Amino acid sequence: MKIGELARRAQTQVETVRYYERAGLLPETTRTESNYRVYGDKHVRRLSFIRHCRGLDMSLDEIRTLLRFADAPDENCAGVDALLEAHIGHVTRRIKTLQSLKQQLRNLRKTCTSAQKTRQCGILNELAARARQPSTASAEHVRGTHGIRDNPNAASG
Amino acid sequence: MKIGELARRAQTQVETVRYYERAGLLPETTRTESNYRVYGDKHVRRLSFIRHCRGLDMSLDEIRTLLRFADAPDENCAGVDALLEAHIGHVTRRIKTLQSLKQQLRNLRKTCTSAQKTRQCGILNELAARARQPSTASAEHVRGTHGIRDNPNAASG
DNA sequence: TAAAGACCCTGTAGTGGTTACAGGGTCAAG
DNA sequence: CTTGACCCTGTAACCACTACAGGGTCTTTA
Repeated sequence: MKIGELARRAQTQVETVRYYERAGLLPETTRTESNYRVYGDKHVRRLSFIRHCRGLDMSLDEIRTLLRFADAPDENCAGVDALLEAHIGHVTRRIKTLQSLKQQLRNLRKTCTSAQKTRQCGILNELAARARQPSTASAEHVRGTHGIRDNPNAASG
Repeated sequence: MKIGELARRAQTQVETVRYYERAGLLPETTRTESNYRVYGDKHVRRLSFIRHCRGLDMSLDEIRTLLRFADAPDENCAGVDALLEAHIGHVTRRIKTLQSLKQQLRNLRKTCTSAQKTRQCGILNELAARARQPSTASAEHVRGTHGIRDNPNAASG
């Protein structure tokens, strides 16, 4: 099959497939005479595996490691377990941070009574006041909250 | 004061300050004869405000909006409240996704009994098997988990 | 007076994980 | 023989920075 079908079967964008090849997650394939990439079922499985792991918020680096284990079936799998444990740790810490953050935002919102001049807006005043104090949140390396665009393939199938 | 002092006072990197100027969050300042940026206390306040909002995981776009409200003290502040509500929504959704994700990872980890050949590794098998089914997680636009580097200024002060 | 070192400037490229687009080539159907 | 669907490479954009190259300025010390 060609790249388009692979992409469709694994709910991915064609450009993403090529990106994964460049990034060393998918192997460089054989090509047709006209230089088209040729894939088989094992590529569908591998790409689906990658997408599933991405859905679990693993980094490409983590996935690369998992794939190395999967590619060496006679290796010890303790590393797989360790990787997963570490990743669960990432997620747990992230959840904790976001929860405290949400509480801060809620408190902040309470200070806004209703439509009034921004001069008296409790939210802005609070934000400004807290900014003067030693850092409350921050420092904890945190990122995200804001989405990436939906995969245009994901829903429509 | 010059950019270095501003950065120190607001727990920021010098390059970040210049970046915020380019991004329109900090105004272009007056310069000394030798072309050095000159700042005052109001810049410290503004920059600290920005950093505090970033600590609450707001995007620069959201912060820009907040600053516009703060810069127009006679405007109605309902927009501030709406922005905050929306942002709390982002955070809430993100937490939910991460929690379901964590549960999936935990279940996955249970399937790994102990050190054995990866050929029999329950984790890898599970991941591969699930990848064949219609997407479980994914699709929900989610991002993050993996950290950004700590602010080198943040702790040491 | 000169040199060291701390600071400042601009401009550009890198990070991660894609997405998008320009500018071309290939192939099957009408 | 043209249309349109598909493929190719290469490069730039997104976000919020960070880092570095290659220079200029200012202060302190020998």
